[in-house]
Amino acid sequence: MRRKSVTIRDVAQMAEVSISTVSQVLNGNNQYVGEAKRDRVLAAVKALQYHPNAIARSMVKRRTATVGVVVTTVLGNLFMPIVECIQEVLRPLGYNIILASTPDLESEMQAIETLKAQQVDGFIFMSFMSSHTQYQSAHLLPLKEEDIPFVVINRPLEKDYDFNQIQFNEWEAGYLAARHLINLGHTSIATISGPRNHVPPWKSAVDRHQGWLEALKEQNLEVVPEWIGDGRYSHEGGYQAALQLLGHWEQAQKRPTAIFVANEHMTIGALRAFYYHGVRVPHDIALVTIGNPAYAAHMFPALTTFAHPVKEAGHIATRILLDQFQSSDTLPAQNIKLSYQFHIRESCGTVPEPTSFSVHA
Amino acid sequence: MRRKSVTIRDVAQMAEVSISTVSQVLNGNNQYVGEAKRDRVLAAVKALQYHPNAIARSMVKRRTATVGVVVTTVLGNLFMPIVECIQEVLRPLGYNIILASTPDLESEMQAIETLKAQQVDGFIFMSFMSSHTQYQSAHLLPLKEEDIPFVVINRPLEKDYDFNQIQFNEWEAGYLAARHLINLGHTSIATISGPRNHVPPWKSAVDRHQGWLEALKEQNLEVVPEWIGDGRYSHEGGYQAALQLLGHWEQAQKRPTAIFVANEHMTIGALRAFYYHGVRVPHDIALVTIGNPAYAAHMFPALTTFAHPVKEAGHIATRILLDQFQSSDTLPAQNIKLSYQFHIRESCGTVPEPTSFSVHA
DNA sequence: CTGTTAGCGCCTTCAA
DNA sequence: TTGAAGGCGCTAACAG
Repeated sequence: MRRKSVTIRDVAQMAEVSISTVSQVLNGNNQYVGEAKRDRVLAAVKALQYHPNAIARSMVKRRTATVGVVVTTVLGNLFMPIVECIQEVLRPLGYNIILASTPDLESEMQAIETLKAQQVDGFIFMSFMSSHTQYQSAHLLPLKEEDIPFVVINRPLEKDYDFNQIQFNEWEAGYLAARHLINLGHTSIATISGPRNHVPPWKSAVDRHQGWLEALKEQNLEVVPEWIGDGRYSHEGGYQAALQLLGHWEQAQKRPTAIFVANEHMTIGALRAFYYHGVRVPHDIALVTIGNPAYAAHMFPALTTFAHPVKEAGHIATRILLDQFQSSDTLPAQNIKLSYQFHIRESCGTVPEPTSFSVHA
Repeated sequence: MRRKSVTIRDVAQMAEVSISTVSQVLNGNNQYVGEAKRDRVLAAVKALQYHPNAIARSMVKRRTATVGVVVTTVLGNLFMPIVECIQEVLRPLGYNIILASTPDLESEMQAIETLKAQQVDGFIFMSFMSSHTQYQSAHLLPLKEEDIPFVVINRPLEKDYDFNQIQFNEWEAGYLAARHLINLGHTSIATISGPRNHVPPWKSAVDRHQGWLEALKEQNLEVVPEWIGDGRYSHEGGYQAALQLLGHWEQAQKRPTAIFVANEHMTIGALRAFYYHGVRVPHDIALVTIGNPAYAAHMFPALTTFAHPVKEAGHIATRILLDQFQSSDTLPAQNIKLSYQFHIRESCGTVPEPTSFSVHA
């Protein structure tokens, strides 16, 4: 007896009214229904434990109250927090999220087809930012043509595309990170960047690095090639890059007193390298990074970092989508760039660390 | 012209066949369709860019090829990796996932209703393991009665309930963690547990701790009350617990040479406390923990840890669901307990750390 | 082999 | 104010 399925007909029968009356009551069109009948309907609904079939309703209303969320991966601490924020907005409104994680372009296209077939009311895309991706957004064009609302978060697109997009101000984060270090009095500042040298290079890595560079140049600070590493945004890459830096450090007369590490993974790697070489952060080298994982405030030292504005990103994206749902005609595409949020903690030397390095053991 | 919607009728018309023929072709029932007509249909499908409306299909087939995944939170590094594994299995089969993150029982019940209305074919539940939750699983009973397949991961349930459930062997992990330390020669072993003292206590915290305790007792090792902290599974809790341990350490004549920390967050906190008190891991104290975040292998020291068998959990859960979908009659509920996977790294002292503590700066 | 027909469960005119 | 009827897009008998 799988899915006994109480239908609107059962309710109508029990309440001894017509099915359209039941429908009226359930959809709040009470105006045209008499008290008595409405009560009978409601009673029948309770008694039968009736729950309208959303699929059938979608069928006739031509909207499903679901949005497709397509992400490159569910791992990492960026996308899912945003999804959480999206849910926060959507759930109270009765919307559901169909999640698709699509590592490559092909599966993304595939997912779009599936979700379109599922008649999702709109899409939110979130992906990593290889600058190459800008050439890979053509498959979103059909959505635009079919007038299916969608928002793209964190993907570099040609302005011409005229999609709704939300980006993070990578350049600014790099610039401000360096500025903070400079304001603290540092004049020799190293960096471990993301995959700038990857083919294709990652746009966020390039932008963050340009920001850092700009800040240094602005102050006429020396840019030492050996102090620039490429950590490929990974733990291991950050570790290796820091090791190289330490190598140069050992044999050179000059050494940096501060470093900008372009994401949290590389920071872990760099801290590991520093730790095992007796280089203390921030005492020997001050550190600022980007990305705000849960452990950032609890590391040793606690990480001074620029955090993705996840709440804003999620809320704004959802808002844009909902506005489109409401409005009958096509709204102009929005192009939003959000600033990172700065959290000053211990790693840059601004906030004192909890205790001294004395050994009690 | 939102949703122009090419329908099966349009295809039929263009191909000059009946709609049922189109349907046949699209559903692979080629047996009854002539070559010529089939080709005409296929051509029309291409030309019109026809994509069947999955909603309409669901309506008549009474299955949606979607499963509802209900999680306590999308944050943390346990649930989403499992969701990834679930997707891996489901996507190739054309199934979609509707994700609902429901922090409390009320919203979970709400989500179940919504997803039932959406006619999901089945559910996968994943939640944190307050032992209290066992009294809160009554709301799953209706699913059972309605014969909607579902699997519960990581939630303690009364055996009587007879649900499909997948659990992690918490006790074993605690036990084996302690055993590993003991086998390494340690005889004085501390622990920072999860919220055992919380009301209600967390089952996983209790179980892990019991495992640890059992291993010590088995070997007649002393269980020192001051060496047992409650870190509430949080970064800060782990930090505080470690601080207390260090306090006792300073004034006592005895001190532990090893510690079992019951999850990764508390480990970060504990490492922070140790770091700022000059206590080196594993040199001064060996550490084993549970949970395998991406950074575990890149910490300083790299974490020796018991990892959740996420792949198994995801695959098995999905398998169970799919089997139910296939079978017409109700399958017996499965009760599966999975072992953690042990990763030996540096924090327990087994694997040598990369370099000495020499200071070059 | 192919076309006609009757729904799936619900909403929504349109009469009554 | 209420009920009857006609789809939404598709599938699945059932006739031809």
